[in-house]
Amino acid sequence: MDRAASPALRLWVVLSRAHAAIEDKAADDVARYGLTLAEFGVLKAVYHKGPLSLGEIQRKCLVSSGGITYLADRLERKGTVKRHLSGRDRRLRYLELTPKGRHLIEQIFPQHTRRLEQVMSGLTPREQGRARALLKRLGLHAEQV
Amino acid sequence: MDRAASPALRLWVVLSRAHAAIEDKAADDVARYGLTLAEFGVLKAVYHKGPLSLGEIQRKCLVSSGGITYLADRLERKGTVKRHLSGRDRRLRYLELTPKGRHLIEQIFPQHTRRLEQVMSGLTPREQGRARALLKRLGLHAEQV
DNA sequence: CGACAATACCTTAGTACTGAGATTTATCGA
DNA sequence: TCGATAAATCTCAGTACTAAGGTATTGTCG
Repeated sequence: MDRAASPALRLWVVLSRAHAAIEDKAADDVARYGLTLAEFGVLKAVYHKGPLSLGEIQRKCLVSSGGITYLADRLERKGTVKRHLSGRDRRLRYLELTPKGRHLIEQIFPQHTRRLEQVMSGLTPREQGRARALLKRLGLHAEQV
Repeated sequence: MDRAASPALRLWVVLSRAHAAIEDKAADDVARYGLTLAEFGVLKAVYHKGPLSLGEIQRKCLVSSGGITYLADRLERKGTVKRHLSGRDRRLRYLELTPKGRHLIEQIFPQHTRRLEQVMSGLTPREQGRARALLKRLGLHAEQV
């Protein structure tokens, strides 16, 4: 009966299950350091791009405006990140890593990468590239339909 | 700099974004009928498989035991579904569509399928098949690593 | 049979959000 | 310069969960 289902539906089901399984492993991994995946995503963004405004992080991490405030609060309370005001535009608040935050992300990141490589190793690197190309196109189209 | 990132990481980022975009459209679609995607998933399962115990639905829909209780409560309150006890094993509770629930899912399902076909149309049917095969393998491996 | 483990569901407390509206600051046209 | 509009963040109420522990029922094995 699943044979008769629409190809689009079947792809959606399989994509969802793959996403859930990978997210589960990734979340377990960062949880060892007391972080959620969303928190890890914020740290990663600020680590790679330098100080960013809350709005920039919000768009990058796909959370609501209330959500990024809440995330920044939690990370600040953990001492990994610090808000500071922009001189130019006083509506903006930039988020910046503390030394503690920098140390944490530098500790987590390589291990997390290796863990994801394990999780993804059901596909060869070549297949991973093909999957990425297909998903890239699928995602871009889905965002604007 | 993203060029230098691990292929596994890059695939994970792209997969997450595609998933988020598709989920967003799918959620908007069922929201027109006052349903969340999780609620829709439960109705769909019971519609296709007939009455199922809460545990069976829980495993199929990947929610916690508390989560399926909460979902069943909401759907029952909306009048789309009804709990009833098994005669054999009185620990089990089966969930069954009400006529109202059956009517609702029969109304939603075809439209929802068409909507997903639009959303997925960034890939040709052939490419959708390739993506599905890759993601199937990726997901199965990720579940048990 | 009877203890004990296992199973199925429910309850409760807590978490991580979302969405709408409030506040502060910036920008732009008249 | 003023007023209106827009933008960035925050606040707050509500939602949809999870995890841990509780209760009722069943299965198992001496």
